This record gives sequence, structure tokens and C-alpha cells, in this order.
Amino acid sequence: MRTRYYIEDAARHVDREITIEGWLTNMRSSGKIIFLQVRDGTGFMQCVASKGDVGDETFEAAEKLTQESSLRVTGTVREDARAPGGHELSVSAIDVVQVAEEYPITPKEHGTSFLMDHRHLWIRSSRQFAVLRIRSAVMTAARNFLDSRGFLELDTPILTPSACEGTTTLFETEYFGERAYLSQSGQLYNEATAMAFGRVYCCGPSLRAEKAKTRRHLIEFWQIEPEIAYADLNDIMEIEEEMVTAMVRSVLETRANELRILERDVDRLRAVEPPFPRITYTEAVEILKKAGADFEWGSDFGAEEETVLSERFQKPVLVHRYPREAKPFYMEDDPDDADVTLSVDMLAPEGYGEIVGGGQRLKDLSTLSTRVDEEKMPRDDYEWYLDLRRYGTVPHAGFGLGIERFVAWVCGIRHIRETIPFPRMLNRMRP
RNA sequence: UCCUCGGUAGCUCAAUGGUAGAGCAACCGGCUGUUAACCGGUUGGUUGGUGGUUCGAGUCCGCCCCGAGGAGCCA
Repeated sequence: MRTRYYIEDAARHVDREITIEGWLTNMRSSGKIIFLQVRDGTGFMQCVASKGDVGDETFEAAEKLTQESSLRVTGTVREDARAPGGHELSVSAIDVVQVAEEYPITPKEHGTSFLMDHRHLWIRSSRQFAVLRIRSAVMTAARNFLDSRGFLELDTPILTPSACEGTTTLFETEYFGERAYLSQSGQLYNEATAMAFGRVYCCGPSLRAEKAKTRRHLIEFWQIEPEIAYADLNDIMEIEEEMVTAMVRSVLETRANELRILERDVDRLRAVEPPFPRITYTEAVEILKKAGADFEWGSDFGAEEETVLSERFQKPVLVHRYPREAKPFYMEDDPDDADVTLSVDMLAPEGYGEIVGGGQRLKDLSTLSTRVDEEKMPRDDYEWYLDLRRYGTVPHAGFGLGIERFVAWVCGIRHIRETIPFPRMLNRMRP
């Protein structure tokens, strides 16, 4: 196969003639010199064509180019401080693949609604380029971390006969005449694979039919969910710390340019390393009360409470031992305090809120069996889950890391809708 | 589901109840180092829909549709 050149490698090809294949993002012309801003998915590069060098025919073809026209540009890579990115291509030839029709997204400002309607095109722009390349790096880093620790990636089903967590609204569908639901978490199935393989994780979409309408919620979001046999609450707090640190570090190393595009304050990210502060839910409630919040012990934190708490720390904070009523049925009870569970949430700093939720799972058959009945869950559908407590039950624990919230925090962007290529939101399923 | 705000040119916005405008984009022309380039010109409108008040409605009122921000719930 022929050699392919990519803009991200331009620095390695200084003074050599290469061909880049991409799209025109913007163009400036000064009569006898044209500046073409070209992107190829790996980066952005300025290409300079002067009439004397390329000849009249190529120059006139370049003048007719429109925004987002596709083209192959051949030229010599030069270092030049005047070029955005420090390198530019001194053009010798242009091969126009297509002169694009009038492009709806102009270099000027646009509203969110318009941009979301054109999401399939919006992802071409530099800010989205940066965010989505960071998302990919985040996924890779998470997998690399878990793989290096001996975890097996074992996927869990999307179509399920009943709810994982009774309370949340599920999308309903039909499975050859039977009622079925779209998964909102792989966790229960993870517990089964963990009993078979020890350390496992799944990564996939979670679907929740909640009419959520906030910058922290999507209808369809992705989680990476590890589950570990013979592990307790402290074990997973440690792994969460190490995993989040490894992921942040990897983004700093491999996506420095993207963080620069986003103007992210990387010092805040460099500060992320173990140990993370750990406080109990009860201590968190005291902090909130001292801060003047009107909050009663027992319920889960809302957006405002999470913001107050996370802004008090420079690093992500682990809040553990939530009350029974604030957590799902499968959480293990704290043997030292019957009112709380062996659960833990990680709140990202700078007001980003919960990015990880997890805990130790109920081990005892009769306790779990009672809970299933108390929650009025269809017992037949959970017999397999109870089996895990009949045949060699062990203490085990796991957590789920929300990819979009994590990416939003790392990128320093306000709304998670930009952290996934095609967000599914209330009132918005297209494109 | 609830609360708040909004819908005017392709986009972002302006317009005391009295002739519907600007910048950008597009198109034409100029410019050999531009950085959201710049300069001159041209084109571009069923003011979300519907009913009402009024001599007169983009503007005021009712209903509906759509969107944004936030809440609840959660990752």
C-alpha cells in the first residue's frame, strides 16, 4: 500500500514533499496568494499556494474551492511561526475531489440548537475534534488500565427481561412477543461473569427513559463497569483512584494538543493522583450543613450538593457509606452501621459531580432474597441472580464510570452533550 | 412532569403599536503572509402556527407547536 501522510505527523516531515488528504475548513485569498486551512481528522494545517509556484490553472481551481470541499494537497512541509500549529504546507499541486455545496456551519458563531441539528457536520469543527479525540483516548486508557490488571472484557446484554435497578424508567421493547427492556447497566450480569472469571468489565451504552433535561444527563450514555470477586469496598476505592489517575495521565500525555485547543487548565488535571480524599456520606452531610445547605440525612445528593462538595477539593473525592434508602437493593450493608451501605461515589472536582458510582454487593442469599421481594421485583427473572449467592458466594464489589461525565470534566466543558458523537437527549433523537 | 426564558434573512441578532434592519455566509470585483483576514458592490423575509384586540401587530392577549436553561432522578 502507498505511504499515507497525516497532519499529526507533519513535524516529522519538515522539508519533505508529502500529500495530505482532507477537507477545507477555511480559506483566505490575497489575489496572488491563497491560504488554505485543511483538516484531515488528525489535525489542522495551513497550506499556502502562491500563483507563481503552482501555476494559473491550479491557482484558479483553488480560488473556486468552498468550505468543506474535499481535496488532496501536495507540497513541502515548512516550519513557520506564522502558521497555526507551527508548520505549513508550501503547495505544489491540488487535487480537488469535490467542490462542496454551501456549508451550513460558517466560521462565525452559532446557537446550540442549530449546531445540534447539524451534529453530523458539527463534529468536523475544531472544538468537537478535540473533545471527541479525548473521548477516544479516555476509552483506550480505561481499557488499557483494566487489561493490564488482568481484567477480562466480557460484554453484557442490551436486551433484558427486567430492570437492573427497579426505580429507574426503562425503555420498553418487544422480544418476539414478549416484553423486554433496554439495559440501563451491565452490572448484574457482570456479577455473574466475575464469579466465573474473577476480574471482569463491560463497556457499553446505558439507556434510561427518564425525562432528564440537564447538562449532566443523556438518555443514552456509556459506562465502563468493572466487577471484582473477593473484593471489598476499600479494594474498589483503591482501584477507582488508580484507574482515574491513569486515565487522566494518559489524556495529558496523548492529547496535549486537544487540551490546548480547549484551553483546559492542565494544572488542575496534573494534580490528580492518589490518594484521593475520602469522606463518609455522614461527614459530607455535615459539610453541607456547615455551608448553610438545607439538607437532611438520608436522601441522595442533588446537583447543587455535589457541586458544593466537589468544589471543596482539588482532586476527585470519594464519598462512601450512603444510606440504605439512597442506594439500590444489591448494595451490601455496613456491618458496623445498619443504616448505611458499603457504597461509594466519586465526585469530580470543579463542580463536575458524580463520575463514578459503585460499592460492595450483597453476598448473603436470604438477605438478597428478602430485598428482591421488598422491592416487588419479578422473582422469576432474578432467580439466576440469586443463584450467584447459592453456588459459592463471595464478597465482591464493582463500579461504573460514566464516560461522558468523565470526558466533560477532563475537557473542562460544561455540557456532556458534546462528549459523545451523537447524543440522545430529551426532545432530540436526530441526527 | 414542573419552573424560567426564547422563536424575525442560510446563521447570530436588532427594530416606543406606525415603511422589517445590521454583521456574517452566498454571489461579483480588488489585494503576494492571511490568522473568525480586509475593502467595495449585489442578492436574500408568509417575523413558528392559529385565533383575537386595534385605524394599524414582529411588538399586546388566548391557545398550540418547537427549542434552550434549570429542577427532580441519576452516571
